[in-house]
Amino acid sequence: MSTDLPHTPGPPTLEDVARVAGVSRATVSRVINGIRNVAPEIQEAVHRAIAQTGYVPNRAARSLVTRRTGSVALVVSGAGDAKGGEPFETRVFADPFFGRVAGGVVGYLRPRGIHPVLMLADSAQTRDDVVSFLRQGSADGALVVSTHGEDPLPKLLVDAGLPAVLWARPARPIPISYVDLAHRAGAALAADHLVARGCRRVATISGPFDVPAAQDRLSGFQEAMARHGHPYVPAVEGDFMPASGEAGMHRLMKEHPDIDGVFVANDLMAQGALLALRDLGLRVPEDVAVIGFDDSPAVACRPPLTTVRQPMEDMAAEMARLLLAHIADPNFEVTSVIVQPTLVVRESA
Amino acid sequence: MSTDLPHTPGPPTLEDVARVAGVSRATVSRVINGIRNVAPEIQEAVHRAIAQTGYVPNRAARSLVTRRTGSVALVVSGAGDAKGGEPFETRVFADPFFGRVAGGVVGYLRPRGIHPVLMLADSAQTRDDVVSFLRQGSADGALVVSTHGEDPLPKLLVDAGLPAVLWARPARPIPISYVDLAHRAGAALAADHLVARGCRRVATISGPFDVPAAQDRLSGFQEAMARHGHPYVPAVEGDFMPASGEAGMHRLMKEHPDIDGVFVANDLMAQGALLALRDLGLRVPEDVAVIGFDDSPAVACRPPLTTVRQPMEDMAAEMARLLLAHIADPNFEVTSVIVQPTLVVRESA
DNA sequence: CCGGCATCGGAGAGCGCTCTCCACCCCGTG
DNA sequence: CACGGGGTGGAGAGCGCTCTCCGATGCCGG
Repeated sequence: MSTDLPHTPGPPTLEDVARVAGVSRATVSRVINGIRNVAPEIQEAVHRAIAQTGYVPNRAARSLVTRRTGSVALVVSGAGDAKGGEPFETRVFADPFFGRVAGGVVGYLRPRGIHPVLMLADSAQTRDDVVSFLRQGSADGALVVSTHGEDPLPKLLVDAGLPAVLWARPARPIPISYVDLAHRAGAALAADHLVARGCRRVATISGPFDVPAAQDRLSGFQEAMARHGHPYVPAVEGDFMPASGEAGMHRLMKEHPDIDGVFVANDLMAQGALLALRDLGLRVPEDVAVIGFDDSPAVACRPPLTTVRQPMEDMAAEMARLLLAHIADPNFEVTSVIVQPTLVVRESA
Repeated sequence: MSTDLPHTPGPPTLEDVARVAGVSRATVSRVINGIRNVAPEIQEAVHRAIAQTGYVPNRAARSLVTRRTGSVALVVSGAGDAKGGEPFETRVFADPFFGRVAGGVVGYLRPRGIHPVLMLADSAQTRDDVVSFLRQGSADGALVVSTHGEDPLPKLLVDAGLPAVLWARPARPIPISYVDLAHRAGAALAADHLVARGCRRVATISGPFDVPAAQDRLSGFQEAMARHGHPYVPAVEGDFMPASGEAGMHRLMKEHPDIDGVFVANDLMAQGALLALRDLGLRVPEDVAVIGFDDSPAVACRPPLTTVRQPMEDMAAEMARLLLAHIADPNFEVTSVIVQPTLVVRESA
């Protein structure tokens, strides 16, 4: 029960541990970082000293010399001035999409001891903040989820030479790694299924036209239907929120009362569409079959939704994997990973 | 168009800026931090030099001396080994509750230039990680959201003398600041409303009994009903997820077919309950009135849900405010803030 | 028995910043 | 005209860590 605690005030430092262990700072550093060989008995002594002093390495000091922080920025980038009302942060986090991406990222990063820093970029100012944040070495790289295609942030990051990986292909090609879904293939899956179950008059509720993924789902669906001999597919535009799905469905049924199948560009809108159909006294799938997109676990529908599954968690983990690769090796080649969707058949179609 | 860029390699440092501006490091530092008076023309020169060199202060170096990082940990703490299936990160982020808290935290912190680091603590190991993370100065404090009452993390934080603020009162009293809702008052609001609209046979679907908030909502409801002359209120336990609300409602109606009003401990379960009622061919609110809890914007119900509003965003912002106060002043007194809920009347009751 | 080569611990120089002194200058005052 | 004091800039000492040298030691072959 000796009292050889550090004589210095404040938290114990390497120096303190070294003194207690009777070795030099360098040696303690070596055993902590497992670099080079250190005699077993000395390692032992050092570990005892660490336990005794309750030492924890200071991250600022370490990253000052290693130029690594062990954290990455997880940034959600979009336009704050969009359709008014809710502030950006509220809209972002209310979207189950973000939650799934965050979950996937955390799932991959956590076992590796690295933590994501949450950032929102919805204006020129905040985009610059993100770039500064990385430049000042607060994070080693960025995972960027853009809510619309023309986001300027990716280019800023590339120009600054900062490691970054995107969710989804950027609207205009820039040399940056990204992970995306084969949206057209997913939409085709839906078209095939609708046709196979005998639908003769199908329509679609698409996402916002300025979102590339929405475009791809729409055109992919139209093309697939064309291949099945349906060159014209009624379409209305939604905004990925339930209310727009409900409104869109109402409009579709009003303009084309004979519709017997609908492909909705995401599950949230599909949920709204189901509500609308119910209001209209139409049975699903008997009268109208409905297929959603994403396979959001949070979306509970009646009847259970048939949907195109987007493995967001896996995709997010893949983003994290790519980012770490870029950080570890600055010359790591720009890579794009395209993930294949699958159709999950439940009851709505 | 001079080329007096820094002669040194790598990103520009204070030294470089000082050289370009023709002043000392100390002066540049003073200008940047706005500390003490600096002659206007020198300030001007420094700003020009900063712009010219593209200087960004190095955060590691700064926090090495200031012992401040400008970031806080946002930790979600719970039990990973709970009802199997989904990993913890998936469950956490799928819950709209988390999103709203995160939104509120970010909304408050962002204008202040500080960013939250996302952490999950679902085991002894990961709890220690959180403590280490703070001890090694990676963040200045922690905002802790526990998913169950007996979470050991708050005590670990207190024992380590780390600044932290909790979401919700801890199960056993410990000297730590927290922000909570007046759950009992909220439940009473629901009881009063149900009674006022003429319900004579009311029941409740509660949250998990090991969550203090769920207990409070349940007992608060029971007590309020007792005051209205209904000493016995049928209750079933749910887990805050839609499926359990659906199952609970079915059980309730089976055991007490005459029920005409239900208080459901959160909106997600209320959504499930509505589904169940619809399956049973019961009209809401004519046959059975339903009141939820939380007022989650993400929950779209048919009919629109009457619910007890919990201003989560404001509460989260308040947590952040308290944490910053604790960080700024280590002697800041432990404080608990209790927020009053309100009843939002829509159509379901 | 000695030289050469691994092996392994220590010394010390920074990493980029803040902040305490200290020196200096320019007032006003006696 | 000397002196004190407020205001301003510079010098320099760290903050706690990593990592490159270097030197000491032990072991091998010649």
